[in-house]
Amino acid sequence: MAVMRSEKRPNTRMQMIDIARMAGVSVSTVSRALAGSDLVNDATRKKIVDLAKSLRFSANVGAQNLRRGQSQTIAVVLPKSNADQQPVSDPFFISLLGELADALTSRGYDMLLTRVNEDHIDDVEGLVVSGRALGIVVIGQWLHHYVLTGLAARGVPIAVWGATLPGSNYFTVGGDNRLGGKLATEHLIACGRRRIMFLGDTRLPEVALRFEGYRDALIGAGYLVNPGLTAAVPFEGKAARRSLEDLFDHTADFDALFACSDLIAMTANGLLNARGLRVPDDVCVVGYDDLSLASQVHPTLTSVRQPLAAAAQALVDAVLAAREGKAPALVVLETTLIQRESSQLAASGVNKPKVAARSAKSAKGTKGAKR
Amino acid sequence: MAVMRSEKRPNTRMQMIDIARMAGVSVSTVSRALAGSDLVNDATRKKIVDLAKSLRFSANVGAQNLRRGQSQTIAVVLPKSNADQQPVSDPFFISLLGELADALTSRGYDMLLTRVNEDHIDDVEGLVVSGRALGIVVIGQWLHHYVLTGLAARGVPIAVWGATLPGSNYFTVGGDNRLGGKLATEHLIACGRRRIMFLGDTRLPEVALRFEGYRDALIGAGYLVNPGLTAAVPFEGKAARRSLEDLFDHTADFDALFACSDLIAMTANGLLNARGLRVPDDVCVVGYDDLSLASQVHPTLTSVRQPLAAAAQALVDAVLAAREGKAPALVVLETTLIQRESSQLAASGVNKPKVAARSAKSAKGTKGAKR
DNA sequence: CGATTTGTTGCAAACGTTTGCAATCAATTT
DNA sequence: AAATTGATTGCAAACGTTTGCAACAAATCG
Repeated sequence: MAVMRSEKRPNTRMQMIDIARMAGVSVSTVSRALAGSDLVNDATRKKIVDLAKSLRFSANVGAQNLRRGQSQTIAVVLPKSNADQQPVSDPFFISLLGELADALTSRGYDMLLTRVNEDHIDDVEGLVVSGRALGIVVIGQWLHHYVLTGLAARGVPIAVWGATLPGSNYFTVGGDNRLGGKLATEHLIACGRRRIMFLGDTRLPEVALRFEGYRDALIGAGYLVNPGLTAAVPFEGKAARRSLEDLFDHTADFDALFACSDLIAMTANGLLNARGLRVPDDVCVVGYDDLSLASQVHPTLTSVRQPLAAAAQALVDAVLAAREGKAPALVVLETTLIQRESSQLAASGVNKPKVAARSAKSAKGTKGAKR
Repeated sequence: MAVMRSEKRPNTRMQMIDIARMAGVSVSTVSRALAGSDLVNDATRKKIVDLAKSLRFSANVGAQNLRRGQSQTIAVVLPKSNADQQPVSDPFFISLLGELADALTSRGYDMLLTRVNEDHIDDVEGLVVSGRALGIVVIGQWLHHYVLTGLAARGVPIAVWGATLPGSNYFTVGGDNRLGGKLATEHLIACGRRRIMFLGDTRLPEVALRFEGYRDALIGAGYLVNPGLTAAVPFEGKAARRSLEDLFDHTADFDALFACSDLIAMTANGLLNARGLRVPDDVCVVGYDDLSLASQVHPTLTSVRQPLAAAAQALVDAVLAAREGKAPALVVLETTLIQRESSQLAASGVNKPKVAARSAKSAKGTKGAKR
């Protein structure tokens, strides 16, 4: 009679050896059966798989990773500015997070979410070195370009959402910020506006590019770029509001606003309203990101859309490519202007399309998209 | 001369044995040194730690977990309704997510984010069984009470954000929904409103409780509860907007709205505005959740605040307690009304505090909060 | 009918840590 | 001086998988 050693210890967790005993086979066979290997007899496999399912067995991932020498996890890093210890402020990033979760899950990867102080971004290298994650997606490039460059140089597979700067040594996915700025501004010009204010902090690479587009459009239309019509409004809520209040107290000489986020646009909207200025009659407003909220506020907000689902897919593609040692690429996503009530065309005869769109460079990132 | 076998294979990853060789000690000593054990000589430890740091070494977590028989990861599950395949819609949940990431990180846990279809919630058990996570935080109880009950019964450590229903067999953290509904409604009554409309889908446990509070307040003030003044507006953006449009087309007989989310409130706001109804003069509006956006729109939105940071801390506490096999508890968080422009007091002599607050039952969850 | 092939299984060695135990050596005690 | 103590260190056995290799039986071939 074989010794029943199932009660060895209060070993609560079930493992392959238990399944193996119950099925009367060896662990090897169980392992192979659960992996779907065709090295094992169909009947045996079915028996084992059924058994495992009915017992809700799931193999220990740590051991698997250890043996296989790789994990199926991708870390998503959300830098936290230590100036304002705010929780994630921008709904845009949050939505991107959701899309990333979906994209990763549907491809069989686990998603490890990490918040990291912006002056400790280096720490994320540990996530890869320790085998916890096979690569890293960084949301929000902000001011950390040099840190990211360092990480990439040391061979950490990273993919970054942000401005697609040529010459960067890491994978980048982003909208066409310059085009976005241009589309928005051209639209405002087409609305008959001439004193178009730019709201955004141009120290951020993405915003800087949008500003270039803004300038391009103005110059293209034969207008001057008035430095007095630029305000470095921060992205974050409270600070943004203060900044805008201050701005509107001192300046009133504008007939349109181009805000670098919908959040800023909506706040501006509210403040203008409170000051008796009507949108879009007195001031046209265009935002950026096309949050789902943009179509629900009043007046509904004209905005530059960045395709989130495609962005998530592209980021996953990119980090996987990075891990395979491929040369870093820039993925520029389709960037379109969505016109709504907050900006009104002056005349009807203007030959602008209702939705101005132009896809840019590469788009292989959307290949595997499920929806 | 010892054989240098460092070039055994293109074994890219550094491990303890490499550090050990360089320091001239055994792996055991390296392991102990990096763990900060005082079994190792101070000088030796310092040498090893410095070496590891300069080489950016980080021990393989899979192996650690395997050996230790436990992981330092907590899974956060975001159920995805398969009706509307929408990405995470509600900014409230998203913000909670951010807070959770912070709370977990600061306590040394990794956060595994998983989106799961609402009819496959059972799958999350695999996360624990496979040793990937030591426990699960579920965001959004919705209609899944029975599934969660099953999980808990099978010994899966879970903590849920949602309605705190007595008799549940799993840990729950939530606001005091009944009180929230009551505070909001009492405030609207104090504003001199009598035809107060309730917007929310009472099939959801949380909303049902808020409705009870709404009813309590009305009855307490000697008013009747008019079934015609209740509308099952869904939480999700698009559907919410359609539902509200439909509602306002058929009903106009109200002078106040109590919406079960700020999102609904803000959308309603916009629609009312478009129909020429002024907020708060014609219609007072109160929302729920106190999104950061609530203080930035125009008019700023009166809302019932649920303390997010405390919620996150409490959820982490709860899932850890669950893992230790403690008896499930309900944590009810402080729930307060934040008055803003969208609702105006009728008279000034009313003896209502500017911020009506009342903390409820337990609050041990906030003990470890850092901010 | 012996030899070879094919299909199915088990054995045992990794994977990179942690940790109980034993070993070593210097310092202290008797 | 022998014996005891205490502080450091190394050895080797886990932890739960996967997988190359060998073993075996049944089926096919010459």
